Amino acid sequence: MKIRTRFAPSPTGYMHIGNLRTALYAYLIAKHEGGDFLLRIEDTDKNREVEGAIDVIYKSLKLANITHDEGPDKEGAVGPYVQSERVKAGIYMEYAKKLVESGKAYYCFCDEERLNSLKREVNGEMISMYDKHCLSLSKEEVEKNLREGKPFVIRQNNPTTGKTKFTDVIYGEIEVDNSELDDMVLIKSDGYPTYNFANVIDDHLMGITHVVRGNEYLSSTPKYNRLYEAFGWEVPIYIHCPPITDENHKKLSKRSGSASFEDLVNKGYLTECIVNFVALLGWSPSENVEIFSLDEMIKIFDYKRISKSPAVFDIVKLNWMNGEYIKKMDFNEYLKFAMPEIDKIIFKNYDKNKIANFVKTRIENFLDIGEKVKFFEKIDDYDIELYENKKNKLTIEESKNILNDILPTLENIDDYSNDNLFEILSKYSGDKNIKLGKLMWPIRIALSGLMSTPAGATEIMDVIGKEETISRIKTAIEKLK
RNA sequence: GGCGCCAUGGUCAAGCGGUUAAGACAUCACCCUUUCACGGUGGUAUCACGGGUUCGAUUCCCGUUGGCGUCACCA
Repeated sequence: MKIRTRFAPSPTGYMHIGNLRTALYAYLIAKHEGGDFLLRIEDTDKNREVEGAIDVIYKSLKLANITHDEGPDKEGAVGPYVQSERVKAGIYMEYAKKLVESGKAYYCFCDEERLNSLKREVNGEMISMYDKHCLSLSKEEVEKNLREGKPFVIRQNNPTTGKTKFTDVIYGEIEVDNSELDDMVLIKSDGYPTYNFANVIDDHLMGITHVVRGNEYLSSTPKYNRLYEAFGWEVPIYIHCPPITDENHKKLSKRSGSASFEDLVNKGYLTECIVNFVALLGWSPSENVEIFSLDEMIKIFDYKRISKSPAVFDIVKLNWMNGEYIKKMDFNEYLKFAMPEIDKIIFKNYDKNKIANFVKTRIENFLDIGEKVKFFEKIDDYDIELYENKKNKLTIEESKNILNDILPTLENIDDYSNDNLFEILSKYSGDKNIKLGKLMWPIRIALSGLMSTPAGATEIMDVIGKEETISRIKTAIEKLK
């Protein structure tokens, strides 16, 4: 049988990193077996509707390179793919009524006040379980209420004794007591289905074979199972994914700053890298590799290797991985990302490609470039202590002398290419019997005002040219007086 | 609180009854080197605890502890 998976987000306006991973896994599971991956929009909560939210979903999936075979914008055989449209088609109500007929569901007319009276507080949390009050209503009473236009919901009628069990690929067999099963609302008073109901109906109608979702649904899955059984439908293969948490082992939230895909993109992370990284949060391949493309992932993804325990979202490792992606990048591709950052900082007529090349192996994020290269444009004030360097056994006084001695030589050079400068300075260091490192140190400090730079002294001179070099050396000599 | 799930270094993790308990990030040291970075080499650091089962448990079972989830006309 052909595998069909789905990603079913509700349009909330942003793509949570956990959702991205769920989408990715669902996509990988389908594609690994040459199956279909569909997109379904779960917009059954009118109060939470966010304008433009669906576009965010399209945009995010596109950025992540996760492409669906069917969806609102790619009609297939089992549409529509937006739940609000399916509500209009009367799909959910039709099935809910079937359940009422078979006694697996019932009308409920309880008002808010009555429902509130059922709530109780435990550890600061309000919890409640419906007491089946309306189940005892006679058929006549129900019809009378309906005729009078009394607001109603339709609830699932769950047994109170016995047990319900289901199997999850990741978590194994799970069995719960039926007394734990709340008579959850299937159809809300506004006529919309709840997630709990729409999900089951649509997954079945759309031929979904593998249900991939977060493990927060683990506890409600028995109720879904009873729905499948009530309809006589085949239960799908469940794949519940472990949570992704922040460093405090709490659910990744907006406060953590990196909870959404677009946040991460805006913070300078490569989309391909984010996808790669997120795949590894709760899954590992059988081969000991960590960096792979989407296509490679499709080949090696085995959902049975998804883990059970939560994974901490470690931004430090993401940083590392982003650096790896940058290093591996084709130079021209790299320039597309790097140049805008350099353009923000460097206005002088320097060879920016060279500057970009210097930092390629020294950054983990494009947003770090500016800070690293700004000295090319202008030297910040610095402490002359920098001229003292223990490793090279160099004192401030010696630095001053070196600078003074080297200045005439520098003034006599016309070819300011790195190779030429390096050759001349190497020879100079030999002639004067000064170690190369010791000679280069003060020059580099004079040219940059920094303890560490993304380039060596001669490389810097190459970029800023003779005039600027001489000027900076002279300024440094003044500073050292 | 009921129910459910989870438990290997600081983090991601491999492991699936017998291993010197992989690998990666981070960290430390050294090497390379015109500084830094890159690259290379090596080091520190993990099976939560207590009972079983077994010739033998990180691995299987039970309990304890801890963490997380869930208990909505949200998904």
